[in-house]
Amino acid sequence: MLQLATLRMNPGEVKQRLAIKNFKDPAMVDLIIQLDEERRKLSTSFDETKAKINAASKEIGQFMSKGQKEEADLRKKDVEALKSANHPIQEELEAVEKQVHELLLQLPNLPSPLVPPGKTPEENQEIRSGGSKPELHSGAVPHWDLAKKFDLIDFELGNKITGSGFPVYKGKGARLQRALVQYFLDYNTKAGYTEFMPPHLVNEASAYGTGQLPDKEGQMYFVSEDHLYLIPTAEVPVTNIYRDVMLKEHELPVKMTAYTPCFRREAGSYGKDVRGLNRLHQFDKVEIVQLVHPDKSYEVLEEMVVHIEKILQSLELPYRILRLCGGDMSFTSALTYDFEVYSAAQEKWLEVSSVSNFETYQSNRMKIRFKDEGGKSQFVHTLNGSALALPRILACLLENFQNENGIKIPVVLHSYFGSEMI
RNA sequence: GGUGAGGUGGAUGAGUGGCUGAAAUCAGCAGUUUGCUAAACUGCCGUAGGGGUUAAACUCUACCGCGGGUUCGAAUCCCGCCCUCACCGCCA
Repeated sequence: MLQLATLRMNPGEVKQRLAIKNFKDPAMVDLIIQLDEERRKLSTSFDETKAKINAASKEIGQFMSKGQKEEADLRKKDVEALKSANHPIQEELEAVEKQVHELLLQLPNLPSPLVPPGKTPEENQEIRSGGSKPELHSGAVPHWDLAKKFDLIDFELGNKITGSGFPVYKGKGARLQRALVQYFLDYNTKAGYTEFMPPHLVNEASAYGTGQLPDKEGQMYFVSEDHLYLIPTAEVPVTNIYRDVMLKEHELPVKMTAYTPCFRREAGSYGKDVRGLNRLHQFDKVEIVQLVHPDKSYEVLEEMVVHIEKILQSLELPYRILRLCGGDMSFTSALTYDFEVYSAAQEKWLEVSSVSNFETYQSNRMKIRFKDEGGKSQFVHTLNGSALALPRILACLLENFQNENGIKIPVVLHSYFGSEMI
């Protein structure tokens, strides 16, 4: 959620930046500012009357203790009058406050100045790329065929047990998943991230905190009996660890990593994009999250990009890094880099990570603050990224490293996987 | 799921209708003392929103799990919800 002060100080700039995100209703900014002004007027008026009521109540207490009942009764009449005068003001104040809050929730985060304009994924900027596309042998096939041939993943079985989008990993397929999770967690903890195993279901407050609600309500699985959401990413439980926490400046940065399954309804997607491992309802992901000093967040974002890039290099996969344009970014992000890996048999790029700086958008909602040197409380900046999402990595590993003899496993995974070939 | 107890500031914990935004202790911060460390002493030490100020000072309001209610007045009484702990039941 944007801070009101930001809107108040620079309404013009806010509108300009919202336009880059293709926000359709810039007048909302003026409306919020206007309502806030009204809110403050009402608040002042309400507080003044309330102060009078409080003073009178105190006097009544004094009169009563002295046994001056008539005096007390007179003051009671005053209080009654003040209260009935204040009542409509209170109602109006509450209504305006609620309205401001609700409107504020509807504003997306402001894009950083680095964000390129644009509406579609085609307008994302390629920052750099690495690795090289492999030359596949003549019998090369997509990963879903490889999964069947080597008995690694059973999509039909998942269909039977649960439904489409819930594959069953089996034998070496399951082992490779576990190897990747371990490798990623080790890689992240070596870089100073503390490992967590958070709950896989979260309450409403947590889902609001990171911004999944109200924006992506329909994307999450919901357990209505207990009013809990299945997490769409570890970002939700992990960032909420620090909800309502006042940090000390020296405790920053907070670096956390977690492996969790992720659950997404992916309502409304079908077709070839969802074939095999390309898009699932349940998948595994290792996430990294940082809470940092506002002055450091863009530096840290670059660090996280390099961190993820190096994992991809270590896996010997061809990748490219994209800076997302305004139209392709998420609601809550100020700047996002997507990582895509080349899936050689499908001949297409697959997104395997997304790293974002949310600035104070999430911390404002979650009240994650720190005390600066002057003793003032400030919101931290939150950042997170996938390091990494498993299914598409697995798809690329299978496709890119297939040869006449089987599937080669990257060196860094040998000790985790227990062998060099499938 | 049942029964009982309880949720107060960073922590412990007092507080059953007005003088309590909240005792006391500990931790923390600043200072005095001290050869150093330790100890002792003094002061400060919640959050948010208004007003005010160049900035402060100052001042008002709200907050003692959350939401309602009673009352001139609620941390304190009443109702609902949530959570924690203990015991029982069930169970990986």
